[in-house]
This record gives sequence, C-alpha cells and structure tokens, in this order.
Amino acid sequence: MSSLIQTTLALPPHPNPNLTTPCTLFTVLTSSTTLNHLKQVHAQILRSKLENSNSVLLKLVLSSCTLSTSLDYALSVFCQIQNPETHLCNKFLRELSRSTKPEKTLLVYEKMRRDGLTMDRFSFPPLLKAVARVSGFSVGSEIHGLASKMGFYSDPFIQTGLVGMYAACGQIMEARLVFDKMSHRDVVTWNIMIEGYCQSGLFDDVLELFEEMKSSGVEADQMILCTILSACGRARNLSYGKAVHEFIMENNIAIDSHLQSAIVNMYSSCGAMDLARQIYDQISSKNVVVSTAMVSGYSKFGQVEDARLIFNQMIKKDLVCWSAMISGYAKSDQPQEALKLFNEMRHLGIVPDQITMLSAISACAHLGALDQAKWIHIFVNKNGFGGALSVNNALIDMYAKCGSLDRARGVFENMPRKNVVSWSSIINAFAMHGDANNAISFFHKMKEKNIEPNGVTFVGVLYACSHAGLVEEGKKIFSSMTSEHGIIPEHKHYGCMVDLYCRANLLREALELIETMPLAPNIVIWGSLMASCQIHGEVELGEFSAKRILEVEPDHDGALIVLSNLYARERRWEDVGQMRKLMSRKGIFKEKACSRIELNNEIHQFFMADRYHKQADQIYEKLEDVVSQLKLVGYTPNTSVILVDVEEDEKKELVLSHSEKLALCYGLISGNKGSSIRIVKNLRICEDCHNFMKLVSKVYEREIVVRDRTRFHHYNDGLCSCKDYW
DNA sequence: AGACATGCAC
Repeated sequence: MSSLIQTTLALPPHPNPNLTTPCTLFTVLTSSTTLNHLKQVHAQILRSKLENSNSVLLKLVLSSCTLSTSLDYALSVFCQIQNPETHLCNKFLRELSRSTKPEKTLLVYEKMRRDGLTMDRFSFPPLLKAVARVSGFSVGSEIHGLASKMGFYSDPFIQTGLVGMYAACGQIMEARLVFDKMSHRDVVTWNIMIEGYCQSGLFDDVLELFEEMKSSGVEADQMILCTILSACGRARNLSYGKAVHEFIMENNIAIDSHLQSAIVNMYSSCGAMDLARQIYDQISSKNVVVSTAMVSGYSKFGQVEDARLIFNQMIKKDLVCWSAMISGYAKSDQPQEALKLFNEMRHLGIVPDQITMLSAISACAHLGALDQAKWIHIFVNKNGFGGALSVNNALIDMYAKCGSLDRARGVFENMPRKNVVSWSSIINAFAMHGDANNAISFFHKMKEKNIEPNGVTFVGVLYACSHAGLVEEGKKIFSSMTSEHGIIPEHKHYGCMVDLYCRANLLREALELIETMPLAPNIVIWGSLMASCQIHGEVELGEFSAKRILEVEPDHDGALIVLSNLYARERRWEDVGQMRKLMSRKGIFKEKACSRIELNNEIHQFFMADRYHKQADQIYEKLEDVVSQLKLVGYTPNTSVILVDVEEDEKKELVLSHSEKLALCYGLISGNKGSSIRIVKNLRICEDCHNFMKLVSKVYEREIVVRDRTRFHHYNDGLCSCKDYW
C-alpha cells in the first residue's frame, strides 16, 4: 500500500486536498472523476488514520469502479477490507458484472467464498450475469448449486439469471428446464429465453415460444419484437416476419428507430429488398444501423452496386458498415474492390476487428493472389488476430485457394485448437488440389481425434473422391455417413455421389441413385448430372436434366448455358440460336472468361483475345513463339472446345487467344526464370488450354499452377496433378 | 437494431 501512496503523492493536487472528516471525504469522492484523484483521496484516508473505516473505503471502491480504467485499483482496495457488509459487496458485484471485465466478478466471488462472507439473494443475479458474459458454464453450475442450497430456487430474479446464464453458455436445454419451473415470468424472462433460442439458432423454438408468450397474456414489448424480427431474418422466414410486422401495425405498437431498423433488417435478411426499400425510403433520418441493414441485404442478394450507392450516401460510417460493404464485395466476386475498401478504411484510422478480418481474408481467397495472401497473413499476426480460431480457419481456406497447399497445412498444423471447421477446411484444401489420399487420411485422423465430422466435411471428402475417380472409397464413405455418424445425406451429398459416378462414366449408377434416393431430385441433383453430361458430351441425358432444372427455375442461367453448349457440340446451330435469344431476352449472359496473374505485387487481368494490356504486342508475339515451339513436340489446337459456328481457322485463332494462354505468356515474359507461374481463372479450364499448360511446363521447364472455377491444376514436366481427370 | 470462417454442379 505504501508504494501506492508514494506514487500518488507525486501527482497534481486534488482541487480539495484538505480532507479531515469522513463527511468531507464522501463529498469529494462522489465528485472525483479521475483515477489519480481517487488515489490521492485514498492516500488522504490513510494519512488521516481513517483506514479502518470500511464504509469510506467501500465508497471509494464503488465510485472508482465506475471508471473502467480503475478496475484493478478498485479490486486491490476491496481486497483490503476486513468484513465488508453484504449489501455493499452485492453492489460491487453488480458494478463489476456490468464492467468491461466481467471475469473480475468471479474473482470477487471466489474471495467471498474463501473468506466465508455472507451472501444473500441479491448476490446471485450479478454473479449469473457475469458467468453469462464470460460463458463460464462450470462455475455457473456451481453457483446454481449454491443458490439452491441456500433455498433461493424460486426467486424469480435468480431464476431469470439462471436462464440467461445457461442460454449464454449454450446450454439451452438447461435454460429451458429452469424456465419451465418458474411460476412468475415477466417479459424480461421471456425475452431472455427467446434470445437464448435465437443465439442457439433454434428459430422454430423462438417463434413457438413467442406464440406461447402472447397466449399467456404477457404483452410483447419493443425489445422482444426486435428479437423476434431478428430471428425471422436469420431463419429467412419472410411469412412470419410479415405477420410480426402486421401485428405491430394492428396493435399500434410505437415504432422507434430500433424497431424500425429491426423491420427493415428482417425484410433485407429475407431477401425482400423491395419491401425493405419501401420502408427505408420513408425514414426521414436514416441512422447508421438501418443503412447497414440495407447494405448487407443488397450485398447478400447479389446487388452489390445498390449496396454501394447506399454506402456512399452514408454520412457516418462505422466499423460495422465498412465490414458489411467489404464482405459484400468479397461475396460478389469482386475481391479487388473489397481489399481496396479494406485499405481505405484503415487509412481513415478505423481499426479492423476480427469480423472485418474474416471478410478481408475471404477476399484474398477469392482473389487467389499468393503475395496478397501473405501480406494479409502478416497483418493478421501483427494485429493480434493470429490466435483466433475462426481467423485461422479462414487462413487455411485462403492459402488453399491461393494455390499454396503447404501454407494452408502450415496454418492448420500450428493451430493450438482445431474444430470441425478447421478439419473440414484442410480436407477441402487437399480435395481442391487433387490430393484425395491426404483428404481421406485427414478425414480418418479427425475421427481419431474425436472431432465429429459434419455435413460440410462429407462434401469435402466426397468431392475429393469424385475428382480422383475413387468410386469404391466414395461409396464406403457415403454409407458411413449414416451408419457411423448418424448424418442424413442431403441433396448436396447425393449431388456429390451423382458427380462421382458421372465423372467415372458410370451413368447407369448415377441414374439408379437418383431414382432410389429418399429425396425428390432437385436443382442440385439435376445440376450435378447436367454438368457431368456436358463434360462427357452426353447430349441426351444432359438435355433431359437441363430441362428438369428449367421446369423448376425457368431462368436458371446454368441450365440455359449448358443446353446451348450441348447443342453447339452437336452443331445444332438453330437450337443454339434459340437458346441465345432466350438468354438475351431474360437478361442472362454467359460469364466472360477471365484470367488473372499476379506478378511483383501487381495483378494483371486478361479476357479472351483482349489487347488492353500495355504489353499486349509482346504478349501476342510470345504466344506465336510458344505455339510454334509446342508444335515441334506435337501440339495442334483442339478446336472441338469452341462452341460457336465459325470457320475452322477462326476457331483455331479463338482457342489460341483464351485468357489463360495470354496470362501464361505474360508470365513467361515477365516472371523470374525458374519461379512458378500462378494463374487464376473464373471458369473451368478447357481441354486445349489444359494440354497447352502441360506442354509449356515441359518445354519451358516451369511449374504452372492454375486455379479454375473449382480446383487447382499443378503442371510439372508435362503432367498435371489432376491426372487429366477434372 | 446492423457486419462473420468450412461446401456439389453451371
């Protein structure tokens, strides 16, 4: 304690340093606004031999712990008090449980237990609140036990605290048990229970409980309506959300800005952007929250440009709305724009948090540029996000998508804690790179470590089998899904199996599976079949599956594109023309093929036959040179991949100007000799380019890594890691 | 009240 006095004496004097009586002390204490002043007052107390006056010291503690910076000081003072009165302890607990460091509440609780201090029913609500905030389930159940032992099991405030504590610790069943035992529930209790279901993602229970609450005669307040609307949004339950909106209107419930935001957010989360917009436009003073709800809605449902318009109009922008906009670009496949915004935000002095980082990392993953990825990884470590589980999971995916399986694996191996997402991500990383053996072996390792695979894990493993032609292994794993893990296969899993059979040219098995599976085939299944038919040129079956898709979704762009490709392969140009007309009438366009290459921290982008690049002349010169070199080892352009009705010579020219070939030639001109050439393409690589890459890797002795729409091809010495099976 | 990491096919 003496050291404290030493330091405090050096501080500037308190405005009223002459403290002699407890009475003046009180007055000064309540007017003390800084920690330094408090410490001076404390010194005065000690000097005036008032040290044993518990009430003075406690008052000091209580007024100081409202200052968030002085928590530790408050604790140290508290610890010196001999026998604090219970009601003052409770007040201290309450302040701590609301503070920025709720875990300190539990330290005080432990001290109180150790010192045998008295607790009463008012001690428990703050303790439970603190447990809820730190998700300390084990100490929470201990406190529950203590409360019961002391006979407080029917105190409604303690019961409400217990419900909140269990819900916050993810123990929703326990929470419900306490809730059901309660004889008096007010709107707060209902709200906590409903919010608990919301946090656990049990939206059906949310709505069910809300109905129960209304019929039990408890009136819904604005707070609970916000919770319900948020649940509707997260569950994408538009019809219930609309009903809640109507309920609000019919019952003349006052709509404050919170509730208004909740309504707009419900519509925008459900993708009902027109309805969201109607309400949004009527709001005269739009705050940052409601605007962010619009930005996020437009972003999620593919209208990133509309999101940007709102974003640009916003006067005040906080971290959340920057994050929403960045994530919007990352999701809309505009990773460069996402990263540009990320940097703009940082230059404005806004410090990213973990959620912003997840979107920025995801943007790097989409971009597929390894140098950029390394940069963000360094940024992550420098800014203290390196230990976060979800950040590391995102990094695994990012490195995998940037072509560095080694780095993805490095992140995975160095993680102190791994969850099912980490394992699924690394399995998928192997799958993407065509390393089915490791994908399968990691799947087994994960089970040995008692991490339960989930539906997504199986998508990764089955995808690996499918892309490596491992039919038997895939079948075994698929059946273990139900028999060993109790996971009921969904459409996407049947889709993987259909794909597995089709790639192995086992169309009969694929059809049999579709006919015998317990689910009605949907777009996913038909899409999978259709895609495989396109690869194998199975026109009849492909046409059949495409038509099934169009029955459900007449504007399905994939089906129309594949159909037109299939007709083109058959040289049915009239049918092709009709498809093209239909597509342009519906406003559907084939995505333009585009390849990117990253060199010296710059990203160069190429479209088919484009001459936008400033070194275009050199690139086309190099292309001619490469083609003649390859012809010496037997290359001839494969024009069967060109699906437009033009002369053979023109087809040759078209196939030679594919964007990945341009990117490759630029890499050959500008990259360091001996370094690998990394290309990212938005669509599936065609057979001719695939062959071209193989030959270049041999003739020019360069490693080439190409990421296409779904996977990686590593070309070395004339061979591809996909073993020509993709 | 608003932003969030793993996933089939096109």
